[in-house]
Amino acid sequence: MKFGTDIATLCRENGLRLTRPRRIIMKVLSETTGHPDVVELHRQVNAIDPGISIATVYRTVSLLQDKGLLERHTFNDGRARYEAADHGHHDHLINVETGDVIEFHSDEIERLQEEIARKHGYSIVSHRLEIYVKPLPRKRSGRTGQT
Amino acid sequence: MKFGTDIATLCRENGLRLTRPRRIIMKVLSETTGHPDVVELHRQVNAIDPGISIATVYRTVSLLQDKGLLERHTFNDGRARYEAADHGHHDHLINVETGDVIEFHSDEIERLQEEIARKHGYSIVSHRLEIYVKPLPRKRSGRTGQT
DNA sequence: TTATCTGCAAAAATTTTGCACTTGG
DNA sequence: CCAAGTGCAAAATTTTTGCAGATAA
Repeated sequence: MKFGTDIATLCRENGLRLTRPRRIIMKVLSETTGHPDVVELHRQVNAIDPGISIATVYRTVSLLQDKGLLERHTFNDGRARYEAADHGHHDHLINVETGDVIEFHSDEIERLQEEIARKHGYSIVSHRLEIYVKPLPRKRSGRTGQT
Repeated sequence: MKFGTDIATLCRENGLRLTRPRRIIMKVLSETTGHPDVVELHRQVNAIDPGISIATVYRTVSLLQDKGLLERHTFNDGRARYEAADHGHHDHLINVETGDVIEFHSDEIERLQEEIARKHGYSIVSHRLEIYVKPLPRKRSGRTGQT
């Protein structure tokens, strides 16, 4: 479960009605490990209840983002992608060959960021670090020429 | 001038015809200090030649990006923003109150990124670091309460 | 009951594309 | 000349919104 509390409590705490669409959308969000875009989210939600419209999905993710329960990412593909926002801050390694997203965290980088912001006369509101990577070529002891 | 060479040479080297729309679009790109989106770019281009269509601007920025002459950014506002791509790698500090973008560079952070990627079995293709900031409150010696 | 929420469909915003005409080399 | 490039308008994509009906509290 990625949200801090259960869905009913989350809604109550945020003054939101616990509706069927919301329950399903939040359930899908809380169970996914990825960073789905709205179309993907809608597809998964519709697999549970085909009656839920994509407009509701858009409205729900905006709402959850406003309440600070969801993070919105825009990787370089343009579409907005979402992720439940409780499990501590992290950054992303993105495998450009497969599109896989790996989460990581570096206190040392965070510290350097603070330092840079301060030097420029700012304090950090948030940040985002994405490292686009490809697999390292596998090292072998013997000699084989091929790539 | 942000492109490494003059526009005519750039086109020749990349097998592109030096057309009037391209000359103007590249001129605007080379002279701007910001990170304009396509609509903004089109507005500036049209101030010079109102006949240039936004379709041409879209086609030109894609083309320049494919040739590696332009970088495409997507900050958290969704739209694609562009920047001429010669003046060395840098990251962005973004003032959330004004939208201003400040460029910076940290060898130390870059080194840590390499290290992280390597530990995960990857090599870096590219990366992107954006720090969203707000101005530090100004310290004063005397006492004045107001914000 | 009633303010909130939803579905639908239309609209808005952004980006791509087909096609006939223009133009750089 | 003619392949490459352009303008235009239509289409595709993504996101937002007005409104009438549904529903949680």
